Amino acid sequence: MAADLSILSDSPLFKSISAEEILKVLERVPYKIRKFKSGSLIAQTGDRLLSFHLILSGSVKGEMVDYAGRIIKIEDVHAPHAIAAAFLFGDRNIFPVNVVTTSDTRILVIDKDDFLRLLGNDKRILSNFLDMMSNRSQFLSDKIKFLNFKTIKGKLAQFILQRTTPERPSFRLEMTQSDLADYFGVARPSVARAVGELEDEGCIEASGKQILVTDRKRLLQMTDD
Amino acid sequence: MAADLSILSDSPLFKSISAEEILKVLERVPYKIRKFKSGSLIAQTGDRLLSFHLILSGSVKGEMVDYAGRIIKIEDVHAPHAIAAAFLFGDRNIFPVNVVTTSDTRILVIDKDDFLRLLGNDKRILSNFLDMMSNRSQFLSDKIKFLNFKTIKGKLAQFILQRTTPERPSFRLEMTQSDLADYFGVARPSVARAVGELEDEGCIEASGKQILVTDRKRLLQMTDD
DNA sequence: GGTAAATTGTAACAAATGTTACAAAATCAG
DNA sequence: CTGATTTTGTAACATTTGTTACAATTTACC
Repeated sequence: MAADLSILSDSPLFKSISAEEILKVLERVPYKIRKFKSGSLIAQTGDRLLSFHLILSGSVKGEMVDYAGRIIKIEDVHAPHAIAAAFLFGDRNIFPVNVVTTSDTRILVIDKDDFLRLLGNDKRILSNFLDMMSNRSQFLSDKIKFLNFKTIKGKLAQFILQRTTPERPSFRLEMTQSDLADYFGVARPSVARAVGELEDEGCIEASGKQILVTDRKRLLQMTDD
Repeated sequence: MAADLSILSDSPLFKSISAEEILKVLERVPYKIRKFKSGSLIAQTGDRLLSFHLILSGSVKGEMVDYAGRIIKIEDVHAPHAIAAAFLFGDRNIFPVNVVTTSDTRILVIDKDDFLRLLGNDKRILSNFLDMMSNRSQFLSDKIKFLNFKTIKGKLAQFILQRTTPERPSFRLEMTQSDLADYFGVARPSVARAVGELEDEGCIEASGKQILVTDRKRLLQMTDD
């Protein structure tokens, strides 16, 4: 049976590899496709992670359960991206979160050893996978840099500076203030307050989700404190 | 010339590979060895990163310069570990920090393409490198979890819990409160205050740098808030 | 276009942390 | 041992952020 694997062309793992080639590669590697209804628990925190998982269709979320039993959403992953790829290798091969499907979902599963063989056999896939891992690390590093800024205004200023240049001083915020608050690890009204203060001080002008930097120098000064 | 490469047996990249085999592998891969005096600037933030770097002897530190021109030490790397391996791949191949030697240092350098070939040719080295990248991500994830604890008491509780078990409830703090404050990214007197409060509440007993956990359950409860 | 839902702005107040300062205690160097 | 230096405990007060609540605004959907 020829399951629908066409989406793999859009996956970072198979970047710049044609659909036919992908199929040819997969013929030489044992894999399974697992199907889940929306809302299924795919894996729990602490489960052994022994296979590479890639979402073919649908989406999942990662959740943590804290000591008080509260559930905290960590992140969403959509097709055609991989799940917990950073935990397949290394010294701690366990799911760091509960994984729950948020829609009907099909997942491509390749055992770790087979996956390693796949990487060894195809330079492009290897290179793509290394890129994925690196990007993940870089993302996490950036996040840490943010969390280390002391004030919310500092975090916000840094965030805005990264998305603009003196030549293109305007950008569109593609997330809600609530998302931004989660990203910064602060409360949502505090973000709104910080935005308001940056406006009052004449550093930016915000209309809806469009943000215009009007005093880049002052913004820069806020990133240390 | 036979440079001293024996230390490579201890490197995570060549884990469980014999010294002779390592030499054999390196014969098939172009590499260079660069030597630096203590205190040399090896790379600056933003420099293109196009080669794999591994410290053969000596040590380096990564430094950031903030807007005010202050220098902040980010981390130390010693032989036989790799430098900025997570930034060799991915979409941003630049040094994230200034790299400065902290002692006389020799560094093994392999161009990215050659390094990729090396990974493709040897399953064990590939697996080791993936482990290194994964461990890095896992380390960063943990650090983020740490920084996300809202209260200083929460961070401190987590810190203490990580260093004790129900069986060995006591440990010696090998750093000053000032170091701890830097690690948490908070002010020094705030750490002192948090320690005092944990004592008052009967969770721990601190005498000098020796810390004894007396109510592990309560400590656990503090790690959420 | 109109209604429901999500997002944003704002305020009052509580809680946590920072800042500064100083004295007590511990550690170090000779 | 002793004086100097570092580290720690503590306090008063300022600042920042969180919490809660609600209204205004925007967005999504029918």
